[in-house]
Amino acid sequence: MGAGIDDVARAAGVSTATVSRALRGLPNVREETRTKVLRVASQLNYAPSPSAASLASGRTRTIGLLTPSFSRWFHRNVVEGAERTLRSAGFDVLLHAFDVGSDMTRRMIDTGLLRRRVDGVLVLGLPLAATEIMDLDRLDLPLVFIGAGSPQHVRVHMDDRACSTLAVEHLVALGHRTIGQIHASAADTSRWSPARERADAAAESLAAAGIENDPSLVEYGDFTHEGGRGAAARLLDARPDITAVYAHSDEMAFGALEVLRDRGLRVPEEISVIGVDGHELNELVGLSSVAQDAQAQGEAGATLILEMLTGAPVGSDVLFPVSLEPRRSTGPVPG
Amino acid sequence: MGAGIDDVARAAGVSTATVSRALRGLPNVREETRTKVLRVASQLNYAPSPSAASLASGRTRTIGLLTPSFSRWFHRNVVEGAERTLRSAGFDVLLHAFDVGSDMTRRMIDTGLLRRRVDGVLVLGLPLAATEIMDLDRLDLPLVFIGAGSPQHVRVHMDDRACSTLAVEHLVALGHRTIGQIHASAADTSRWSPARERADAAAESLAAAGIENDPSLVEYGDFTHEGGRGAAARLLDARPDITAVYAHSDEMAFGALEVLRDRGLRVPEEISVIGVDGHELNELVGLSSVAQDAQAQGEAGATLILEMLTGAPVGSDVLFPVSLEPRRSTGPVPG
DNA sequence: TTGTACGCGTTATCAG
DNA sequence: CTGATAACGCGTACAA
Repeated sequence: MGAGIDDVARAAGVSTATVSRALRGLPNVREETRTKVLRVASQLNYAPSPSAASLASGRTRTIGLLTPSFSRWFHRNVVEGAERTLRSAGFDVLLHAFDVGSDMTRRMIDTGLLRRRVDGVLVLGLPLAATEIMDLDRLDLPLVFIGAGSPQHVRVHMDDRACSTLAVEHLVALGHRTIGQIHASAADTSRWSPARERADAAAESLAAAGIENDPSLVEYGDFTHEGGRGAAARLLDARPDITAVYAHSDEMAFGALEVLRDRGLRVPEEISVIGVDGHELNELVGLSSVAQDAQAQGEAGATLILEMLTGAPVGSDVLFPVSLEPRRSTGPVPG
Repeated sequence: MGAGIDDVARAAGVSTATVSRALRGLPNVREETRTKVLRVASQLNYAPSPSAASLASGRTRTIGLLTPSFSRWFHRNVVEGAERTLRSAGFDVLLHAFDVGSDMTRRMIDTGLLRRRVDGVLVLGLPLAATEIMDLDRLDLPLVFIGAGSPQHVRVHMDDRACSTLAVEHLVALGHRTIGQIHASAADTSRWSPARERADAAAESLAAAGIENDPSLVEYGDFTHEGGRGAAARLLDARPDITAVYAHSDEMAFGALEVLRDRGLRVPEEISVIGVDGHELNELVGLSSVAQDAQAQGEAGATLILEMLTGAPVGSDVLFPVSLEPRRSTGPVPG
């Protein structure tokens, strides 16, 4: 158990340098030699030590994946897409999850944990503090944001503005003028968060329809089912006159649907609900939504990182389209 | 950028050995010395190279996490629980996902990818081939199975037998005698899979109620929503006389509910449905289920691995309880 | 309690 | 195209 590179070298009658070259597919190795080395290596069941290789080369063939959760629809789908892409490129994925509370508090990202451990970092939908972004930049590693991040970084994200525009215009077209909104986070004060862009675009669409943007119509969940429940309850308490709810994620919309049912409000006869994501269960639940492809965003982010690793120049902003999926949960304004 | 251990040693006026000891909290370091080293290290923003440490010590402080998916309810919840536990113990988590097709085909696990890269392996609900298990054993690393695995290994799993018993007895008590079942996988022939135990226990419960276990009443999904749809459709085509469906996961049950609605069958008036897991959306959808705590299983599995790493003896079989959660989707047999 | 010095298993440089 | 050998940065016996 545990043949080393010199065991292979000895058995193949070549030097360790040649074994290394042959196994990594480098040029300047006679095809005949390479074949022999390959054969011997597999006979000996040789597997290079990643630690030794990293120490010597400075590369780890590992990408760090920072995510606030696995449970939320967006994150788990992005992780799935990114992992698949990275693994098929021969890269390992190091997981760093952060327990983000509903108030968005969490411990800071410790970039020390990433130093010399990964070749690049993929950040998923984390509202980062400015200091954290600086720390990440200081790692001087390829860095890609998915679903978050400032315009100064390479990022992959859905068209947050179009998302809100589609949702609001859909509701407005159905006659709604008193529309409650469930945003992602109150504590997220970063300038470029998706939450912010969605909120701004929604406000603009409402304004374009001549509807005043009343702050009492906005409540905050944390992208979760549970958060959506709470937000919907507060919203209905404060503004029982709303005829529609626009939630920034389907999971929050599910929570809202539960609250509405508990309160005996019929959907969509008395109140309409629309979410965001394109969750698998929307069809069953009948939830209208603005859909995005999260797995594809994970794949795109991973591909970007891999390209940056080769030194290739990459575009800095990959925008994914969204599409309106009307279902049973949205209908004409009552009365 | 990138202070080394000897930079710290020099600045602190001690040897590298002392720095190493002080930083890792080993005994036999004067408290005064340790404090000084700690201060200097943080001033220099020193972070040890994991590769070098692994190479020298043989340990990686990394646990490999093998999972067939992130999207499925069980897997994503276990991952969330395990990651949290491992990270707070200072361990990294290396992700290995496997694209399992609906026919359960996938590429073999390449244990070469794990060699010298992890200190232990956590396997989540993967129906493994015998050769794969042998390969994993041969790694000679702490190995824990969650939601799968033979009795010869350390494993954490829900009480699969009780699960089926609860579900079937619930339906039988409601008068159902023609019960369709949606199992996880036809291709899973391993002797000890949860799928197998659930199937066996269901058959026994049916037999105890004097109901014949008709093979035409069993169809196969792959634990997914989509798989559940297909299975339910085939089931209804083959046996339009069923009055209830027992699906081995809530997500498959969701698929079944969709098919029933599409065919105009009312739940539970004409047909009852029960799932397994305790999915967050059961309340909204009204799905009866046998619930388990998947995050706790992830935490338990991680804790076991950590204990094994210290050499402590651990129990070999951690069983998690299940509980029946009846909701609107199950009711008395029609007629 | 602390310091010295060797070894971990590769990669990469340079000479052949 | 191939071989010898010096890093890579730390952990750890062993000595002091």
